[in-house]
Amino acid sequence: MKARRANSREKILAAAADVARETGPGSLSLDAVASRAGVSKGGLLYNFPTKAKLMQALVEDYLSAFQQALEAARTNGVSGESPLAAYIRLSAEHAEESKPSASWIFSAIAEDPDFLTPIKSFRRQLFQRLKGETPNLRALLVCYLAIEGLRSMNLFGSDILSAEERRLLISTLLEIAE
Amino acid sequence: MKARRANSREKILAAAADVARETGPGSLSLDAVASRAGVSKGGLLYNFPTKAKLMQALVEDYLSAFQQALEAARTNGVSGESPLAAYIRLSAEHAEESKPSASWIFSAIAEDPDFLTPIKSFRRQLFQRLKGETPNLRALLVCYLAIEGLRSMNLFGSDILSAEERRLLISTLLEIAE
DNA sequence: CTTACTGTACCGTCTGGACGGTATTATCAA
DNA sequence: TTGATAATACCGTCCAGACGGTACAGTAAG
Repeated sequence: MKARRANSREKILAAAADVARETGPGSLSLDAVASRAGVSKGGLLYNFPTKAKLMQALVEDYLSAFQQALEAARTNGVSGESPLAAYIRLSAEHAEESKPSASWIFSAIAEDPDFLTPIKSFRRQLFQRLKGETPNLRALLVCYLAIEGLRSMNLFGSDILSAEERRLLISTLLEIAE
Repeated sequence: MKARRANSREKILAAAADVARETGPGSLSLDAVASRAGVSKGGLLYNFPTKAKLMQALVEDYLSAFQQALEAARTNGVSGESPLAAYIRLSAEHAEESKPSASWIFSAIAEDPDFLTPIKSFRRQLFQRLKGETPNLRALLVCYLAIEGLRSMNLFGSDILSAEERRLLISTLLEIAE
């Protein structure tokens, strides 16, 4: 009963992300998502009654997944590792993935710019938290912004850094973070 | 003969940027741009025969303006200042502006993701150039990425850094860049 | 009888852009 | 000088197609 529902839901969400990545943020139509997910349009609208709800689910899933991964990285990380270092390491892993996992964001803000607000507030909280946990403000600023830059380049599909350069960057950031 | 009326072109370009920033990337319609620019739709399509041409002009203007500003910053900058430092300083100034000067980018990639390619190749060239001019690769990587992060936050309208924190970040980056 | 869909048919709105005007200015012949 | 012609820079309307969303009848599983 629940398995089938959850399955469709996730298939649709994944399909939406795929369509956005492959055919561009402006081509994320309900028809395209439905056919990609192997679901009828009626079925899509049964799971997500409006396009906005679909986008919202994308945002919420993304945020909660990141949150969970961060919590895991903090506890399972190398002992003695600072929270900032854990954040760097986690974000670096995410940026390493070839698929820009979050390019649907462009579709979301094209649909309605307000979809950025939960993301922004999530980020703000995260930064404030790191600020409280990191003694060296300058190190935090440099590392946090550099990671943000990495995230941005991944999002835009930029590949101006070689894998080696990325590794050097991360190790440097980890040194700065102590 | 040409210049007098041709200020329509600039008015339209400015209007497009304004509309994109204020009403969101998904609401950048030709009608909206035309009325904002104080021009009829016919007049708009006279200056830019398709929406894609309008976007292209936005991209090209942006890139050439940045290029020019960079050249100027390099020659007019403090003597003995490294090219990387000049880049940092210039980008910091741009990021300081309250208006995210480039939020039309979202509209452009919604229209057609290929609009990113000229931007990406511009960035790649810039990075390669800085790489040739900067002895310390680690410093370049950290500074370049941090600046990219700043640009990204400005683009998304994120304001999690206070003005003071931004200043501290920039001065730290300039120190790293030597 | 409910849940979770499928499938089709349909509707209203929005949008890009084609098109046929129009007013102003430039070119040039008589 | 003048008058015709043509190019420029724009206006305003109209239309075809795409898209979000609705409605509804059917169905297979539990």
